[in-house]
Amino acid sequence: MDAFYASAEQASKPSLRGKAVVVGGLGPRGVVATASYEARVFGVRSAMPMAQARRLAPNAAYLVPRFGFYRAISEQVMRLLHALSPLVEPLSLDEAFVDLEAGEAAWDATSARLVGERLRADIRAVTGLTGSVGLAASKMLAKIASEEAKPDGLVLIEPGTERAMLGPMSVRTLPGVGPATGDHLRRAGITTVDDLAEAGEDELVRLLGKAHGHALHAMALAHDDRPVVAEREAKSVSVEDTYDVDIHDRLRVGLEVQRLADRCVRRLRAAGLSGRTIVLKVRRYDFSTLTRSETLRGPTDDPAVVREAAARLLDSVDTTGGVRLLGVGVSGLADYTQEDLFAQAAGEGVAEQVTDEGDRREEPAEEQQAVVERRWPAGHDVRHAEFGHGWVQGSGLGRVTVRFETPGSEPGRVRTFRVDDPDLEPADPLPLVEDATGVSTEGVGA
DNA sequence: TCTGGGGTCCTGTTTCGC
DNA sequence: TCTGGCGAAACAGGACCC
Repeated sequence: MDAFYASAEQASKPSLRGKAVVVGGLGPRGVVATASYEARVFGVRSAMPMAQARRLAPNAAYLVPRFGFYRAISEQVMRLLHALSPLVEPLSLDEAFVDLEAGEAAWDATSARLVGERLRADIRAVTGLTGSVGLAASKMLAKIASEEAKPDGLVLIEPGTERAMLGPMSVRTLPGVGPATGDHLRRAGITTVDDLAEAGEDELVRLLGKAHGHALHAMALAHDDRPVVAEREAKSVSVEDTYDVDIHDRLRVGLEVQRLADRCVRRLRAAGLSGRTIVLKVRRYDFSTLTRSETLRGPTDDPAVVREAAARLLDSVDTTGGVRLLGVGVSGLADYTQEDLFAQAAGEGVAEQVTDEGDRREEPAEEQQAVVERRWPAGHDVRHAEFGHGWVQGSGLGRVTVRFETPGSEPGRVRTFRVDDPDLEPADPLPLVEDATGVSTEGVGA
């Protein structure tokens, strides 16, 4: 999907179409998750600090991500993919590999192109959004092709043309080559894929280590026979929070770790999992990050056990100077929930039931603004008794500004209300397409 | 106003058990 | 009983991806 979160917001909010839209964390330490193509013109990019984005594009619309909304769209798209083949490997909400041969949906370049174009049309019909398709003989090449295809395009790499196409490209084009590896290679005089191929496997292994060197050499030669794997099992579950201001109070640090442990366990349980290894993550005031882990005798999903392990791990960490991020994770997952008898015996009468209530805490008075932002987050849908459906354009100073429009409407008017206006309430997103169920998918992949 | 959150994989070192 | 060696886990850190 092209600029997925931003495109979804534009489809949902007519007044934002054709405008610069930036989706990401709006706090003082937020970063950009997705920028619309209009915002990219100003130089706004994913992973950029929000403050920098605001300097580059002060007039863009800034919205917090609505993952539930994006997930619903993602599921529609994934359903279309499953109609093509049982072998679908999702990489994220907005990207997946599909093995068209395994689905007998395509067998040569011509049929593949046909399937790809039909898929793009179906995605547009069902979701109202544009998607791009990369077609090639391997996962690596399909990924590169899809990057080339964006936005709203299709690129097919003809068998036999791979090497010629890849050769002049930057090493950074290859999946797995990020800033660090890119620099490393550049210092060795390797900047293009051709340079990589020329360097030879031994040299790359010497430079980058066994696994990475070997993999990169294979990729440079366009060799990639990794299969498309459907439904890979999760290997870890984790939660983390970056705080708007560093936490110095050791007691508060401890409390936050407990909350994170509870949240992590809630997610673990929701997935029907338990795990053996508890991981604590601490990012200090200077951005130095460290992890501490402890492996239990057996898997657990007991909140008291995870809390206690996390607390023990925290004991071994020096937090003087303050922490900006805390995280708690569980790995070494068991796909079945095995009773942890030892822990149950130890925690008898101590373990409190963790509820799905969420972990609301009392808000100190000085965090009034934060409360408002949480109750009326920028971009979230609302309904007003008189004016109907709209979305929060901004809030503060006891006021919330709402634009009244729906995916199918003309750009709407703006009105401002008191944050406690009884006529105003949070609402669910409206579907982007009138009748999302009525679109025919039959024939796709036949 | 410098740098999110949720993951995966790999590597080097230490620890542990046989 | 002491010691050595070895391999597997465990642990910590880092790169990368969306």
